[in-house]
Amino acid sequence: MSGDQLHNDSQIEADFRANDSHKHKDKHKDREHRHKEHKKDKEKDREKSKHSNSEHKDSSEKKHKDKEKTKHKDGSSEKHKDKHKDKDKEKRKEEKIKLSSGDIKIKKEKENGFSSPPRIKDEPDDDGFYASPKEDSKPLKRPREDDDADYKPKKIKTEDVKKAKKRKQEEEEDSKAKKAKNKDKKSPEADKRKKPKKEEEQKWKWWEEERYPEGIKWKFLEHKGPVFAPPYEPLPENVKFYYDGKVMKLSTKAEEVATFFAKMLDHEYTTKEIFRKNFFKDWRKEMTSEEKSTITSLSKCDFTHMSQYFKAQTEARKQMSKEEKQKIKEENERLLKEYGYCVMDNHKERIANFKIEPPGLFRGRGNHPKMGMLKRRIMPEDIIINCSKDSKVPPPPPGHKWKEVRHDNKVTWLVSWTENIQGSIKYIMLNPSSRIKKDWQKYETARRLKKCVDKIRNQYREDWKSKEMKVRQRAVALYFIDKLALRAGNEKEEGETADTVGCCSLRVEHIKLHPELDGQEYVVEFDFLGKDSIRYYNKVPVEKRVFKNLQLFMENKQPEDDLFDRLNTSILNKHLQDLMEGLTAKVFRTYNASITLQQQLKELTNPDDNIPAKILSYNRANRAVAILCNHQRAPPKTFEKSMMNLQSKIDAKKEQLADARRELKSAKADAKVRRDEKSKKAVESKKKAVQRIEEQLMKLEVQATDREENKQIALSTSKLNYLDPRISVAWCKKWGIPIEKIYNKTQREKFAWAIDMAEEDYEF
DNA sequence: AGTCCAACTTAGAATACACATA
DNA sequence: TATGTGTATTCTAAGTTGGACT
Repeated sequence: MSGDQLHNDSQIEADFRANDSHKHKDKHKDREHRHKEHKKDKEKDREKSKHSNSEHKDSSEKKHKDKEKTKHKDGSSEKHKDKHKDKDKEKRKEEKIKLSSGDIKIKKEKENGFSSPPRIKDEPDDDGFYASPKEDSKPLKRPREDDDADYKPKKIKTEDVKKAKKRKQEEEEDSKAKKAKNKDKKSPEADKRKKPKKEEEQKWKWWEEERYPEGIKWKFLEHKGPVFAPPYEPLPENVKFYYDGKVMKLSTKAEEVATFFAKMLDHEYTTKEIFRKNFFKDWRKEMTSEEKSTITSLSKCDFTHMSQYFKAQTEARKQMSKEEKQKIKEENERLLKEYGYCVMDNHKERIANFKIEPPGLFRGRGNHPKMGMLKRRIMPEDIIINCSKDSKVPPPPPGHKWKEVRHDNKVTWLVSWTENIQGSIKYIMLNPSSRIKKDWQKYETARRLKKCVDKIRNQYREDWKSKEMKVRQRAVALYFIDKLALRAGNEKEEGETADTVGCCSLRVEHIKLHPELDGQEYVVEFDFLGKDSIRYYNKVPVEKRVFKNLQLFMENKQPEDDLFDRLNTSILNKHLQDLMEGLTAKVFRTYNASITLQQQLKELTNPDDNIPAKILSYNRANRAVAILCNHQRAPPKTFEKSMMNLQSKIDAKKEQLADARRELKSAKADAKVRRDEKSKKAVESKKKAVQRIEEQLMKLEVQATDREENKQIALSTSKLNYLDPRISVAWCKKWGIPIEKIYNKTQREKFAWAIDMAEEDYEF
């Protein structure tokens, strides 16, 4: 039944061809516009359509969007609302602090040991990949010297095997596969395991440790606080800004904001009406009153001189001498060393983003109503520090104060602040390789879904026939999420963000129904903008019952009405929770991505292929997933050129091959005549040369194919977020592919747990 | 049930960097 | 030795989810 889970190959190709200019934002703009206009009348329309549409009246209107009306009518009401929000926030925060600090106290009394100053272990900064002892015995081709440096002493080996055993137990436990037979000896000694001494000399294997109780994220946390953006440096006197053709000296504040625009002058953004409007509005707020009265039109502003200055600056930076570059590098390293790490529960861990986002102009994706707005500078007074009570609290910069210091070990972030564009909270958190980011659990949940997915599929098929509209909609939506790996699709506040949708928020205008199309029956044509305003375009044959349901859902609705008017993500996820513990809409994406990779790897890997060809197969399997998840990218600007380069290389190689073949031929002829050892040898060596060149040519051609197929598909997102790394590790082990052909250094760090624990026979 | 929002994951673009090549 | 190109890293926007509150 899962045959239709994945588009078949030819279909994938077809979809993409149809999709060649992949971001048809313009086409959508028009539609979006209509959508907005119409929203106002939407209530009315829905009112009308509702009754005819549903078998089953319910008086409570689902989406009361009254809030919209009261909200952004003008600046004043918005302000008012904001104030309110702030107050509420403050109140809640206070309560929270009290609560959590109390919690900590209790905890501490219980777990005394953890509050003592931690023993810090330095993690080696080098290449994170090392061979685990288990791997040593495998045929896996071991790489070059740099990896050898990491080999562990023999002694640890035995120790590790034990650990691995324990870990396996835990893993089973984790996946809720509670098979009593295997469980008889859940080694008691393992539970109270102390920090092993050998930790000094190797990477910390957090995945072999016990997990914390629900909700507790850490017991000790110490860090140096954030690094702020460098202060603004006014432009040199000779760099001019012109207004209406005349030189104008700007105040520092106004000048700073002007430089943000000047730096983006070459970017398409600055040509967009909304961007310009938003920018100008915010810029004016930074101006002195004289400036304000002079500068009344953005089109009379001339930033070109400023822009040239910045270009010259970047050019100069490139031209810097080695020593100067080295100096900068060292300075960066110093910063990283000091602020780039924190101590969390006895371990030094890398922080992902320790630098505060500098001020600038907001660059929303797609058709974002707020693009061009000024992202203000973040000051220490905006910053909330989170660390443990018994740690050294980072001092604020001289003359400044933190907004707040809290000690909440129920969250993972170290620093937070509220951003001024959407009013959302930004965080400083740890690197993906850290313990706290265990995506391992995510894959275990997906594997649990594997066990019950058939049941769930049968269930939603049944639900297509339900008497209740809500249930039917839920079932059809779930079918899409499962079959097409769509995102859940939360409602979004209108006018605050780009108009994008996911499954639950699909509107009637986003699908077209074709009772018959290109010889297929019941085809649904999807065309909408998803996350990051990436277009999703797909024609999918569906089951008759789904088709009929869709027709029903669309009856008497306007294009801008919700397709699933009785459904939202919260309803859907609640239902999923009942079907399986921990199941949410996004688990389907993870599950389908990983299972697809595994399937495709099985199908595409040819045992007789050499390594480059096998890697091409891997990339193709990866690509199938990226297509399923609709991970697209803009074709690289240099794509055509680089393709041509590659092609000329191939041509050259072909010529070389022809030459080599000719030489071989004549050598053979020669040998036939002479029949001596020397000429025989010559033939042999020519043969080898031909072979070598053939191989090189093959490699180049494979590379060309790979690149061409990758033109507008981004593999990295699925690789990083959706594919159970153990599948890839197992595949590498099975076929003797060095892991670094598949994962770069960062990825190996992130997936260290999988590299360590997956065997060649791992099954997702 | 609906709203709001904190916290966390997922995402593509921009930029930095390393390495190959002329 | 500079330059160009491909890859890795950084950046930060934009999703999902769940819990508190109403």
